[in-house]
Amino acid sequence: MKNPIADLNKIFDSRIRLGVMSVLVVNDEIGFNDLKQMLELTDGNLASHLNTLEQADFIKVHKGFIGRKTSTTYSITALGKQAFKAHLDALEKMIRKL
Amino acid sequence: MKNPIADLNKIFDSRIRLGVMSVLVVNDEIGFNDLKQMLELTDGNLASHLNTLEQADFIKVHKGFIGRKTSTTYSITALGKQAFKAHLDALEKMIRKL
DNA sequence: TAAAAGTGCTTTGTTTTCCAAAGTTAAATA
DNA sequence: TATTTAACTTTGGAAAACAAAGCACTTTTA
Repeated sequence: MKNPIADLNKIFDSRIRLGVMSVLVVNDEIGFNDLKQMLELTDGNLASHLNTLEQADFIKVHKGFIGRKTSTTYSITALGKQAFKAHLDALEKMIRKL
Repeated sequence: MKNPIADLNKIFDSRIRLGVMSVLVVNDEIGFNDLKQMLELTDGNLASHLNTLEQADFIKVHKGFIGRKTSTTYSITALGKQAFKAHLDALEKMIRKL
């Protein structure tokens, strides 16, 4: 029998990063505070996970304004989409036996 | 929007424990060494993850013999099945939006 | 206009988790 | 009797996660 976990992406072992990606797959853009509230995280914790995803080129940051307020939003990259899909495929393969 | 990761089970954040469970769902019993080879782990590492799963009452240990050789096998418990299924349901719900 | 509050971080320090390597015990085989 | 195998336990170090505090900047409020 083949190693069932070999194809899982280590970046997505984290529930938080998994959550961020799952949100970004269906939302073109999402703001820092929306994510923070949705995932119930402290700023520091969220920022560090976002940083990990950005380092991997899985998400992109956009700094802009809403009216006159600063606003940072995040979106998924093509690479991110691909990696996330591959991870889900690996997960599914692992449990499709059910 | 609701927190998409709140229903994930922390025990299954670990790819290894996830792998063990996915194997045990389809195999009534599996031996320590089979698991070790399948998941490509050191004994200590595997033993500690198995211990975590046993503490949670998600798996059961059977110590016996094959012929005159000692043999330890593991099986999933009812609680384990239930918890694993709940985790998969949470995962699916999180990504069904796709 | 001074104080308060919000945004989005970075830094700091602690706790938790992970993991390999070595040590252990008991039985089996050479 | 020496070595090997099975299944751990212990040890120790590295990595990851996380909360809390600090910070720079802007905007709103009193």
